[in-house]
Amino acid sequence: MSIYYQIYESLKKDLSNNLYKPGEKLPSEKVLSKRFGVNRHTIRRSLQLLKNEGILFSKRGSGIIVHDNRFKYKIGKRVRFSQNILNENYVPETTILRSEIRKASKIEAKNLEINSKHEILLIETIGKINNVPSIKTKRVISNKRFPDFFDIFQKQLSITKTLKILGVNDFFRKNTLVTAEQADSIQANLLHCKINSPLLKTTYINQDLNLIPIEYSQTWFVGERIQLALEN
Amino acid sequence: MSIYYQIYESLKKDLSNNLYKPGEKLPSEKVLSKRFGVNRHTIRRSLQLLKNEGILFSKRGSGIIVHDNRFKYKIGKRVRFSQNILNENYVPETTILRSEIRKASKIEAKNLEINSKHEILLIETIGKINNVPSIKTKRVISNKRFPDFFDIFQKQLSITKTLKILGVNDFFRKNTLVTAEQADSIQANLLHCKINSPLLKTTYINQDLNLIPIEYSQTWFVGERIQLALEN
DNA sequence: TAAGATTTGTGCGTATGTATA
DNA sequence: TTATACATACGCACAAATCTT
Repeated sequence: MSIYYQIYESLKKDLSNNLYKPGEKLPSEKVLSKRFGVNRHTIRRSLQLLKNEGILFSKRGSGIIVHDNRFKYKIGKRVRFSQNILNENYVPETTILRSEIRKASKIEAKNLEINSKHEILLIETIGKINNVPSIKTKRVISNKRFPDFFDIFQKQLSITKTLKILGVNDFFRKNTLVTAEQADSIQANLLHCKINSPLLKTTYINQDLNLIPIEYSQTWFVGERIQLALEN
Repeated sequence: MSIYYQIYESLKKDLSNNLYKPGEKLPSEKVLSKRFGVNRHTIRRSLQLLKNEGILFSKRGSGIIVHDNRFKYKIGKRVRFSQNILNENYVPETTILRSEIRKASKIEAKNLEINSKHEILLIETIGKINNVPSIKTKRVISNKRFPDFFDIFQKQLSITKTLKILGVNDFFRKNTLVTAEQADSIQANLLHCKINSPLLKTTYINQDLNLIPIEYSQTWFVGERIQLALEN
């Protein structure tokens, strides 16, 4: 077997043994090349394989850093999907799974503080991080208050932008509940994880500046890829 | 932008313009490096990116070949999902999306040659090739004839194996209809393709040696990744 | 069949650019 | 400002597999 591949396997083993921990730097290419007794280019080829696998990433002038694969999803007063992901230099994408207009259930009406005779708009979406589906959201919104919500959302694919167009310039969390669930078969396929693998589920209400509820929603995160960072 | 990246983009453009066709060889690294006026290593880096994307692959001593990414799925008298994929040295996997027992529709009853009062078992599955979901199947089976079908299928995850256990040692296609559809949002997410991207849809009946229908089913294939190879 | 040419794979060395510490 | 660290690019040499004569 080639030298660079042996070194790759050796480094990978060290990484899986947590010899180098997520967020930490590896020794420099110069040090590694001396340690393994090879040219720097040879080490670079080994490292490239680990970068391709997303285990490492490099910063020019700084060093090579062990990737913490779990995405740190910030949950605070203002939770913004796309912004959260762009802030960490990843690429966000939202796709619509389905939508529905129907009468509110008791719980939905209570949480949205609307009459239970009123209709709600339900939207289910998949959120992707770097093209990997990892977040599923089910939103319930008053259809009476925002009759054009879906039409706009379909084009914008962003809650923040849609609400802005509808005149809601800011909104924030009233509360957030975090629970754990197991993925069922449909969720496993949609979220690209295995059946029964753990999901983080958040249930929350977003309200406007007048404290009026806008949406009552639930979001599922793939536990293996995402960690929730709670803020004040 | 770096030279190797510009060359990568140039080659990628040529490939998408079908200047080099699937199965064909590219000019050798030596020729390419002279053509672009760079060192051979520089060309190799450009090519490596295209190899990583699965667009090219190389054979030592032979050359660099344009990959035909589309999987050749054989449709003939006997169609066997797992075997089809194993035969081409890929890894098959089946996951269950959902199942349902209900009364047969008129069309289902007619195609299964059963009384329309009878119940049918509906199973929706996702078929993966090398872990990439690319095939969705919706099967309708007589629940009266095979009351234990789902219990067995759930463990076996194979129609062939399930039927064998149920005493049906062989089965074959009565007919197959091929049509084209566009992926809707749910299909796009399940099959990891874009909305409106083309799907190949087959509608067919599998029957046993006594010509009695076993299943009336529909299968969707992602057109970008799969081509159907019709056999006699 | 065998020898030689071609083509990709691996490895080292050197030099310079660019970003960070 | 200086030193360090990663990024890019060229050149040389040889190995390994394949193709051609």
